Amino acid sequence: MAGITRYSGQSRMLVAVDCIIFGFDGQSLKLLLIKRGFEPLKNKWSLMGGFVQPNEGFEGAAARVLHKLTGLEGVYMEQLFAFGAPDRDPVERTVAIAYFALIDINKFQVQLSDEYHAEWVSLNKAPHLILDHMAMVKMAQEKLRYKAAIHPILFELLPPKFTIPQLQLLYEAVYDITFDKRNFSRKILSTGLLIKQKDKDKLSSKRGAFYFKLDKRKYNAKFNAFLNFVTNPVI
Amino acid sequence: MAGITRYSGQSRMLVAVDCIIFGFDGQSLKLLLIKRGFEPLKNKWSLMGGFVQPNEGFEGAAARVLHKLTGLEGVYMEQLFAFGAPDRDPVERTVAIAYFALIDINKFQVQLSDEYHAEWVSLNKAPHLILDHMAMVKMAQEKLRYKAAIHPILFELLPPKFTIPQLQLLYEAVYDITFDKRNFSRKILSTGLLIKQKDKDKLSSKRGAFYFKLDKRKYNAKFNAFLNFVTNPVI
DNA sequence: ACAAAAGTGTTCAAGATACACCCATGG
DNA sequence: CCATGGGTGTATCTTGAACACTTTTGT
Repeated sequence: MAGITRYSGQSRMLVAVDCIIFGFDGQSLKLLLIKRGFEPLKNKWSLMGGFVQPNEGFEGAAARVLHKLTGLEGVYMEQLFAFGAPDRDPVERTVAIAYFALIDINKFQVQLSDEYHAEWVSLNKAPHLILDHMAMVKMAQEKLRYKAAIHPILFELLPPKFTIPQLQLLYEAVYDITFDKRNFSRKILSTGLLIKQKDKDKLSSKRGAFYFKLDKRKYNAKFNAFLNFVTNPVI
Repeated sequence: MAGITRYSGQSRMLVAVDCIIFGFDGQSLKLLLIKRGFEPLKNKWSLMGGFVQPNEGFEGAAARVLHKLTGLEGVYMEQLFAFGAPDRDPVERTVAIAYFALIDINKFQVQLSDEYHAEWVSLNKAPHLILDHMAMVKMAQEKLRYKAAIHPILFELLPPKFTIPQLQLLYEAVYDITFDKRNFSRKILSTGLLIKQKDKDKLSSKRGAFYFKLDKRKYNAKFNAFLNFVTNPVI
């Protein structure tokens, strides 16, 4: 029984993680891209990625890669999809586990572009990307829309304190439609997820808009509220 | 530039697909399991799986594996998650791309258990499974519930002709609750996805229940209706 | 005083839930 | 003729959509 150290006759492959990193600048959704640092396709636009090391899992690898680029930890991150077409990498068979991340765009800016020539680009105006990275981005965008319609994940793209108009701009950017502000505000507040602050953001209007913070407790509790929502499901 | 044939200094891993195969026997949700055919852990309960071959992608590998076990093609199948913990396989580093499949349990029965000692087991009473296969099953069950609340995927578990009471039993099995049959029927029919047949199923009642078929055209069109449903999303 | 964005309330329509009776048939 | 499961309708409530005016304040 014991003593087997290899499965024989099977071929082994490289395994990489690639990160689709979203940010929101107040106007439109952004994507964090880098210029690839090695051949082939060196200096071409690419997602940030890296090979999975022998001692790490996928989440660990993705977090490491994200940290290396942004300096951030504890970022919202989610496995998107595993890409494995035999010819997706021209060099050798490489499978990619794609993760998408939502970050507060203000949280780093600083160390940007140093080592990797990273840049935020508008999701609409993304340049040509290497390999199947564009397909990853498309899928990530779809999943973001899908998921944000059900779960309160878009808060991950905002700073700790934000206003309702800011939040509305974010939702409008994600779905590329406009919302009625009265209905939007009522709906958002009815979730009970927001705590009104005493101070205002005076940058985007004379009157100023009240800041809100996320109620972390309720956020964690209600994140899957959707599932309790199953009284009479069906379509 | 050209001529690179390997990425140097990286370690390569085995890549496998594992299939979580669901069926419905009219009473409860079932899982199709096999007894593993090779060492180590030979003859232990396991999901059906196989290594990804050099010339195939993940979908191809999963379809091949499923076909080998069931003889079926064109089955509903969806990538669930990539599992990559460094120690998930005691023999050597192996990453697993898990797929879940929904099949009409009647469609094969026949060749069952020949080569693989396959068996349908109730989801509740599943035996201990090797490696992290139980975690895969749990996740698949969650995703099934999640997705079936939004998309009409459960039809994939039924034969081409089915009755409303059968469908209701299926939903009740998936969510482990009971529905009011009047509301259930109205809701289901209001989707416009079902076409009433002239004949009845007389097996489970004296009066008989009308058969329905899925309107494939509308099924494909409305599968993502959820996304059109985004007029005013938010949570 | 006025421009510009924030904030708020009401009406109406649609969808969801709760609930009870009659129907068809095989035995 | 009766037991069993199939099939349908109505009243009520909740939720979402449409829609317009007042408030604040910097200039």
